[in-house]
Amino acid sequence: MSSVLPSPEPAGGPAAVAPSFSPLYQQIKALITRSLQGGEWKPGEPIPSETELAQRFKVSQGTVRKAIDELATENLLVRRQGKGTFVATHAEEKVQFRFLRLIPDEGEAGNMPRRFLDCRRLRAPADVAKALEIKSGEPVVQVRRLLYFRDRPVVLDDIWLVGAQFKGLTAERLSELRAPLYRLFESEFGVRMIRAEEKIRAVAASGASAQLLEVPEGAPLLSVERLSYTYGNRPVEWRRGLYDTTTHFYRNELN
Amino acid sequence: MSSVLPSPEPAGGPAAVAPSFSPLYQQIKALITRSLQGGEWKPGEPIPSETELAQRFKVSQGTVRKAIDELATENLLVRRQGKGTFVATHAEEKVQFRFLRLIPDEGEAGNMPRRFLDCRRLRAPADVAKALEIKSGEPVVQVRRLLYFRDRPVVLDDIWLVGAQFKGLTAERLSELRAPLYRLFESEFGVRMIRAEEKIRAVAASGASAQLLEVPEGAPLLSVERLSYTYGNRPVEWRRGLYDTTTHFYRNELN
DNA sequence: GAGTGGTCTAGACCACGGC
DNA sequence: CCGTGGTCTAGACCACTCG
Repeated sequence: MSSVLPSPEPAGGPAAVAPSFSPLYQQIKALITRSLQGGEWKPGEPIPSETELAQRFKVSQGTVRKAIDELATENLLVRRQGKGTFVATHAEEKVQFRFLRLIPDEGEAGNMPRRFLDCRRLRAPADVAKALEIKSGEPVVQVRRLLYFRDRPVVLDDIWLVGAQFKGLTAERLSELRAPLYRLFESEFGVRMIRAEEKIRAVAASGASAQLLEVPEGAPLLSVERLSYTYGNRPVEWRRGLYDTTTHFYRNELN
Repeated sequence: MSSVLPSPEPAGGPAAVAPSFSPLYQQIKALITRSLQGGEWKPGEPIPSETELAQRFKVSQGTVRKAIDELATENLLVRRQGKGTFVATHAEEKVQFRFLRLIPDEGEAGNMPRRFLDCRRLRAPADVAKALEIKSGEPVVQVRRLLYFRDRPVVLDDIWLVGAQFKGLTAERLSELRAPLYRLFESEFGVRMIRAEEKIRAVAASGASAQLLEVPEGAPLLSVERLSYTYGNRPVEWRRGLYDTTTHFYRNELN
């Protein structure tokens, strides 16, 4: 009942006013998050049962439950009745394309074949550095690729990754890759994408983009800038996608 | 404990396989939803306290609580500690523009002045009828309007409403309107928008749209088709917005 | 059958808002 | 001060999964 636990601050960064009071389950939530971040339980693995965690943290099972509830709605954990609670992973069919909202007008939203254009290590330009919250000039990895639908290019992605976290990422590594990118990031580099923010605009296809996407110059394209965050609200990927929306649309739900 | 309550189905439409078991709190949730739908409690008003509802439904307070929790996360109810639980309403500054995701590159996302172009009653074209799940030819109301930012047109909206639910909606009524549209819909027609789905594309400005938005013909515009639902998952509004995204962007969060 | 998460209860106490 | 929602507990039972 008393606050035996460290870090009385609730998750989500420093608030405008210190809350001066933090519910127990928020503290538990922070502790579990820390274990996830520290890799005590790996993606796909089960975490200890609710009763076990309750004993470890010296709180009731209901309190642990509420903490896990929130982490589950934030997609950090996945509950499976009768089996246990598991660390969320990109290595699952169902959540494979959690962040790709592009749907074809006709047909299924299945896997899209892809072609990598380049993969280079370089120093971060000012705008990229600012988005990724690193210093201008620090190392980054740039990846460019195309996604196809029925043999037609539909998406041109320009991806920038924080260099420090993606040491061994090379063009060779990508060319032999069959899994989704985020799966690779998770399994090879221990970087799990938690959430993302997107800024969407309509733009006119420039010469290079038009050629790659096989559309006339000046054709309207959807520009989707995405900033992806990992544990601890740290941005690790900034990408800009150009979508040809003549046969696809971007789907969004408002609640 | 025993299922004294009617309608054992959980909310959310017919499932692929009948659940054959419905938690009590889901049944309570359905009952509360029905009261909301039936207008027992009006938008902005408080609903009975948790203990009171617990007595009425002959369940424990915790069970009512869980039902209300879900309705609150679905934005049907709003909890206010120390005061009570209230029916959500569009008549609040904070939730005023819940569905408008357009953000200016610079400056605040404040209110956008607007100008109504027309408001007509007519028979639903096939595509509109299909989206609104009514018969082709049934009455609908069409509203067209412009939204401005710093004296420049930014959004051109083409709105279609199910005629049966918006009987007294006229151009005069709109011209003297100062509140947001959804506020009017709620207070005058008893239609509250609960959730919406959007399909987003990049399109080229056609002659008429280009003129109204004061952009060159062929300029890239964001096309945002929105289908809005009210209680019971019934679609009541279909709109198509054309956004000029040279000084604004569409913001989205992925979780 | 044993172990997991899921539901439900009853009761205690805390934080907040308003009279 | 009281009534509201918010937290926490302890214990019971149910539904699901797997050996």
